[in-house]
Amino acid sequence: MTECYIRVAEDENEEPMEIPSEEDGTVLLSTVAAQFPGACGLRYRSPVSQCMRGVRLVEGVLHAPESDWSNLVYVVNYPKDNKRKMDEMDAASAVKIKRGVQKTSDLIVLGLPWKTSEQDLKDYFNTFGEVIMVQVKRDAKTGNSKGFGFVRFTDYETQVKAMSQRHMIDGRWCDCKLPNSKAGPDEPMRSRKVFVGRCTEDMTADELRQFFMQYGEVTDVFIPKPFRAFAFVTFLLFFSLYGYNLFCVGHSVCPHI
DNA sequence: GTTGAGCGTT
Repeated sequence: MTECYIRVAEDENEEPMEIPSEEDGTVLLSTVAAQFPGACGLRYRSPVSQCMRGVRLVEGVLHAPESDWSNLVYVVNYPKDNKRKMDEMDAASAVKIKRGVQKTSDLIVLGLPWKTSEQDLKDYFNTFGEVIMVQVKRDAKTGNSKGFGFVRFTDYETQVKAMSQRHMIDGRWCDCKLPNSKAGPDEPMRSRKVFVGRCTEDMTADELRQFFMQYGEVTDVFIPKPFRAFAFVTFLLFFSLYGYNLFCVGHSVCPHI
């Protein structure tokens, strides 16, 4: 099997998004989660039985149901806990990962050509999704571009998409990143690193990674040596929390600023 | 009139 794209959607009736497989034909859960934050698996409707079937998931790797993914539309699974009412505020339900309520934030666009205008930026990013705002930062006196700007999208999924790739704008490669200077005005407590308390000595970095990847792409797991009963898990994107949380295996989690 | 890692006049 070779590299291909599989069609993935939030719901059977929603427009699918194409997601790349690996060279061996498998699909990484982290690739799915990059477009559908909080995803923990995939399912599909069997053309034979007409029942929903789960896609085999082994250690973060999704395996094609048959010899290949064929042309089916795969539907994203989310942890069952996400569907619980938030007023329970227990365990995993306290973690804000539900898709669609994620607020967008301004993204800094680095590496713009000097000639690129706000209209150029808007025209370019509108091909990803609805754009709320674009700015090109300029020298106050001369009006010359400083070579960077900002963009804000309506939908968080568009923002994630924009951040996940490089951009060819007017002949130069540009990057969209979360600005480190100013956070959004009404953002909740956010961090890319969470403190994981009450760890047991037998917990491995890989186990932590496997667990937390349902909330987003994990970029680092730190376990102090010698054993100190805590760990840090760092995400690629900001990880929004309502506050101090417990997750389902009973270990405490809180943001690390 | 130049430049090419960075971080936002209102």
